Amino acid sequence: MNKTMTATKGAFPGVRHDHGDCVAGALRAAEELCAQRGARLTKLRRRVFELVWSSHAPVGAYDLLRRLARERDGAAPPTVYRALDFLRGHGLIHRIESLNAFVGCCAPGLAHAGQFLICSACGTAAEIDDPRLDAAIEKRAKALGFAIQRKTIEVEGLCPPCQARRS
Amino acid sequence: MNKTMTATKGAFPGVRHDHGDCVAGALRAAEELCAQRGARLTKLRRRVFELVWSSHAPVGAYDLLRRLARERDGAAPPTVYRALDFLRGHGLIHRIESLNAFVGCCAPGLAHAGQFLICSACGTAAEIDDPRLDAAIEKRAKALGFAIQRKTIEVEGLCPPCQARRS
DNA sequence: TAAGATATGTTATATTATAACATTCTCAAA
DNA sequence: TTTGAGAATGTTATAATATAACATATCTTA
Ligand SMILES: [Zn+2]
Ligand SMILES: [Zn+2]
Ligand SMILES: [Zn+2]
Ligand SMILES: [Zn+2]
Repeated sequence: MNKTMTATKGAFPGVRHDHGDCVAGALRAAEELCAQRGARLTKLRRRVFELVWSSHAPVGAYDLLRRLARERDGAAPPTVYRALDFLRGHGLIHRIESLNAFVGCCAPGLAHAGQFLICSACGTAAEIDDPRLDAAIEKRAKALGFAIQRKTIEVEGLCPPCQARRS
Repeated sequence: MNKTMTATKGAFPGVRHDHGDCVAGALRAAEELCAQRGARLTKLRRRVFELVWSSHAPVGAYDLLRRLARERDGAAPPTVYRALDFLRGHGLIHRIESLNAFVGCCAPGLAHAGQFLICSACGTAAEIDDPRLDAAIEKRAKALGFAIQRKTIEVEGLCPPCQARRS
C-alpha cells in the first residue's frame, strides 16, 4: 500500500490523497492494457482520459470538450465523444447514466459491472464491486429467467466528509 | 388474483396479459393516491400517465409529446415534462436513467427504490423490489459511512420470451 | 512507396431538457 | 357572487447532450 493513499476501489478517496498518484497509476494501467490488446491510446485519447481523471467526480462530455478546446483547436463534440467511446469500449472509464457524465475506472481489465456511490454534494464517485450485491442481482435475474447483459448501479447520497460538513 | 393476470411487481408481464387491466388498475391507484394527498390529477396529467402506461416499455418524453400533440394542440416540451415531474414527484412513474425514458410504477405509494430488469430486445421493463439487493446496498453504504439518498438499479438484458425468440 | 485501415477534423443536425414569462383555471375567503 | 391568490397550463426561446455524414490526415504493413 502507498504511503500517500491513492484511490482504491471500494472506498472514497481521502480529501487529501495524492491525486497525482491516481492519475499516474490510471495512465500506467491504461497504457499497459492498450499495449496488451494492440489498441492505440493516441495523444488525443490519452488527453481525454487524463481530463476524465482530473478528479473523482464524473465529468460531462461538454466540460471535457471545453477544456480540450483550450489546448487544441478544432475540438468539436465528436472529438470528445469518440475518445470517450474508445475509452469506454476498453473499460477504462465508466458512464454514469444518472448524471450523463464519465469517470475513470478504478479496476480496468478486471471484469466488473461498475457500481457507484456518488456524493450529491461534492460529486465524488466511489466505485465499488460488492459481490453480495452482484449475487443478489444475478440470483433474482435467474429466478425470472432474465439474461443479464449490462448492470447499472448508481447510488446517490452524501459521502462521509460532506455529511460532517453539514452537521 | 385476477383471472387474466395483470402486471405484477417482480415479474415480466405475460405477452398476452390483459393490459387494459394494468392501465385501469394503475389509474385507480393513482386517483386514490392523489385524492389521499390532495394532489390534483388533472386531465392533462392523467392523460400523460395513460400514455406512459400504454405499454410496459419505458417511453421517451418526446414520444409522449408527439402522441399528446395529436390530441391536444399547443402541446410543447414543458407540457409533458411538467406532467412527468408531477407524476414522478408522487411516485406514480419512474425515470429510467439509462434510457432517458419513463415507465409506470407498479407499486405506487409503497416506499421503494425502483429496481428494473429491462429487455434490450422488446423494451419491456419489469420492476422488482429485491430486499437482498436493497440490503446489500444499504450494508455496503453503511460500511463506508455513505448516507443514501437515491438508488438507481437498472439491469439490461433479454427477457424470457425474447431469449426464446432468438434461439 | 502505395494501399488499406484507423483516427481525426468539420459541419450539420438530432435528441433531451429547462428557463422565463403570459394566460387560464380552481377554489376558497370575503 | 365576486374576487383574488395560488396552481396549472400555454408559449417562445434556448440550453445541454449526443450522433450522422463526409472530408482529411495518419498509421501500418506489405
Ligand atoms: Zn485521486
Ligand atoms: Zn461529498
Ligand atoms: Zn400490462
Ligand atoms: Zn423482451
